[in-house]
Amino acid sequence: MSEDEVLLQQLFEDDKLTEKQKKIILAAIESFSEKGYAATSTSEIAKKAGVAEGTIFRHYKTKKELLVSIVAPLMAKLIGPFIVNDFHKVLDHPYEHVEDFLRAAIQNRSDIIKKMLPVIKIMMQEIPFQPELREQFLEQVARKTFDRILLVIKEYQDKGQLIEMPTLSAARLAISSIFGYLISRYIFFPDSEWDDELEIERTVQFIMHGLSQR
Amino acid sequence: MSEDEVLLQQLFEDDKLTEKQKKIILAAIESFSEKGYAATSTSEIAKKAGVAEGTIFRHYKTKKELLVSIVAPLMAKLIGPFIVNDFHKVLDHPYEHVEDFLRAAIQNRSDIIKKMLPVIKIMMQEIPFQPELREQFLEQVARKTFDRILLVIKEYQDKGQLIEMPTLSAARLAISSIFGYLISRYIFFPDSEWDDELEIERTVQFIMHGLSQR
Amino acid sequence: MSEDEVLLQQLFEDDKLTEKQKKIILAAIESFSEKGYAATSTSEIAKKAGVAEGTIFRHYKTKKELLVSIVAPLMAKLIGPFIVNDFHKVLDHPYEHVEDFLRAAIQNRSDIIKKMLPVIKIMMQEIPFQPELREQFLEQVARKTFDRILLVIKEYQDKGQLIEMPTLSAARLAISSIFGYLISRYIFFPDSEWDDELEIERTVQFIMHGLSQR
Amino acid sequence: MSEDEVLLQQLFEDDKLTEKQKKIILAAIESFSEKGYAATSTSEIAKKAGVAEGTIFRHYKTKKELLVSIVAPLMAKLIGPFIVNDFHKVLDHPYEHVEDFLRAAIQNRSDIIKKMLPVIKIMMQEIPFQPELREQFLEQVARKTFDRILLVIKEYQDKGQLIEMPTLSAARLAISSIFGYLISRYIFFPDSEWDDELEIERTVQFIMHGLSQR
DNA sequence: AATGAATGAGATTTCATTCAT
DNA sequence: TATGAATGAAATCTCATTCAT
Repeated sequence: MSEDEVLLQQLFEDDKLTEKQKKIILAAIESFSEKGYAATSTSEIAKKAGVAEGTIFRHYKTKKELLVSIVAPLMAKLIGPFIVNDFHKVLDHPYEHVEDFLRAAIQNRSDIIKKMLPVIKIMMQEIPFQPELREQFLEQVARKTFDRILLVIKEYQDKGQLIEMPTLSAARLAISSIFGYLISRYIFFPDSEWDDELEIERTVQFIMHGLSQR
Repeated sequence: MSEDEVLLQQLFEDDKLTEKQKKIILAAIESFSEKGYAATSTSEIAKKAGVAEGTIFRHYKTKKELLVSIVAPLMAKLIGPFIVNDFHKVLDHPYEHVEDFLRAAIQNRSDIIKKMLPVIKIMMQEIPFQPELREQFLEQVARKTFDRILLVIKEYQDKGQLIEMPTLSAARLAISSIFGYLISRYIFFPDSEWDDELEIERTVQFIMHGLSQR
Repeated sequence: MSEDEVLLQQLFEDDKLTEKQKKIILAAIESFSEKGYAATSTSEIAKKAGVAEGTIFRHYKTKKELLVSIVAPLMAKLIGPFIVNDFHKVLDHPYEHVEDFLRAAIQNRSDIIKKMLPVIKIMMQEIPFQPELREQFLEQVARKTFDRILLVIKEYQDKGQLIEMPTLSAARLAISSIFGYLISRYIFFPDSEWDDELEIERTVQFIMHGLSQR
Repeated sequence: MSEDEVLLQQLFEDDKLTEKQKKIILAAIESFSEKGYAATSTSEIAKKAGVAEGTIFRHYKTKKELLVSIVAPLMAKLIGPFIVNDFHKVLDHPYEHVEDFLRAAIQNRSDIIKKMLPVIKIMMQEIPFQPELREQFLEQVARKTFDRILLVIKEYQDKGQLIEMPTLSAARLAISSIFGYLISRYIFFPDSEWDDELEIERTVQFIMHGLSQR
């Protein structure tokens, strides 16, 4: 199974896609992430996918629907692991220490980001301009994730492992550090040599010291 | 002097702009930041500026030239304070402690971001797609800024105020925290109530503890 | 038997239509009469008929063939009663007086129009644009009907019941009045309260006085 | 001044039209009336007008707006003469007898129809399908005209010149006859030899006898 | 017979840019 | 300098029709 097919499988698990539909989606992802949604023409996508232009519109009523159909399932994937893995483990106490939780969280996100990079780029680019996406993102991803992050931080604050500070501020600082790593790693300098384990450890330690009881 | 005029003055200090040109630029900034460069039509800008379509092309040969003429001066402004104020002060030792430097750096950036927010949005959106802008950004902003940040970190590491760690990693962690604050403050939740001084202090302390000698 | 089935039976007496074909025809009649032939898409008809797009083209080679297959049988129906009932009766003298003939004629037409209203709308709309239909209409409907009307008028003129005037002019005036009633009744104001018998009588009397010997 | 220019002048009296706009309108009228609105493509209009396709959309935001801009002024023209000439004359009593009024009314409409024939065809074709036009027609043309016709009939009924009968029915019968003549004359058989004066007189007499006191 | 994915020609519409005034 | 009509290339989208299943 090719790398592209893995991506498709991950994003569109259950959906039955025709061969042409798959080609359209892959072509769209490539073009959207390279040139941006607005600057990509449907004729270009059709050509890249080796498909007639009309075929695109048989499957997606509008160009925007194509965009949404690509980005929306990503959002589900992004919260998935949080809900399924991380938090349950935290609340069921398999992570005695914050550090363990942090390491797992970063690692988890890291895997997805690596695979979905182009789609994530599209999502980040288009969220400010597509109200439909923004709303989905805020309601499904941001709120759910954030709520749980706050819970987890509270949990560790109660255990005395984290400094007393408004949970919102603590969350902001921790999340910034994590995303700072991921963005540097996969978006700004994907081509540098990275000792991932070490950098993750540094990030974890940074957060730990920054937020721990002094 | 209206807020818009302040923006123009800050961005186009010495340039002599006709009245129409000012209106065009303000209209373009508004539309570009709301809908994106590619999704904004010149006719829309003309209408918003109260100007004939042709007039835009009298001043800017192409639509892209208009974009560049807006974003390029921002870049100059962004490095300006670094070079002129912060670093000189550091190298001339007016900031004895890292914290003082950090506070000043955040404050400085904060002021500019507040004023230039729409233009910054445009810049961030378009850098990935406009090679011209990307190059300018990397060479003029990123490199220069980064070089100096590294210098400063080294300086404080040598003073023993900062933990031993590759300067690049330290820089990444510090910068992430600062940008995390700025982005949360001005982009994600501009409408929340913010106690700026307190949050800046928290961010500074977070970085300090995260990076200080243990 | 539903109203739709009555319509189909009347239009396609002997033809054997499959279930799908019936649905297609009813859907086409509805859409064509509501939005016009050119503005109706085959996909829309297919959806309304609950049928695959391809199925339409299995039964009708082209969209126009579908139109013709609907309108053509109507034309046969329209001349039918004229030939079969009215005129024979006139020529066989069961209608001693013009008035009786007129009453019967209007009543006859009235029934058909009521049932076939949507198809008649389609016919009237498309005759100007479809040479095929126009020719059929002129040769089969208009000429035959008109010839017989002229005969009948001549008959009553000879009896001295109608004023001397070119039969063509007399025909025009009588036909205008009849169609004026039918159009008002069924197309312009179908929703008003109509005392049909009274209005038909008024129309008959109007024609009688207008055309009778003075 | 060519015949076309007369048409334009009559329809668009005060509007300032560019040369290209005039060509577009004339081409549109020709095509719409020949093939119908829906079956006419804008590219066809552009070609016939000797204009770039974009030019059409510079002046009319949509194809439908072009249609409306052609048909709407016709409606004004159609009621114009009624209001300005006929009725005032009736109510100011220059027409002592119904016949004189009828003759004038037919004559008046006749002139306009002759000139505006293609536009009238378009109007009649599209009124059933364009709610915008239908509404305009009903509110501006039908209602105003009808109200005044009713007034006039009442006036002559009161004078004892017309039979007692619901004014609505009387109106229907009279109008049918008039339109029957106009439609026969200009739409069905424009190419036959017509002795207009005689046929108008016949129509008038027909209505008179049909509706007069017996 | 029936389906519905696929097509490609063409329809409507948009838009950056030009140019005569 | 400013205008805005005009352009034509290209963008999005529609649709009648075909064809493999």
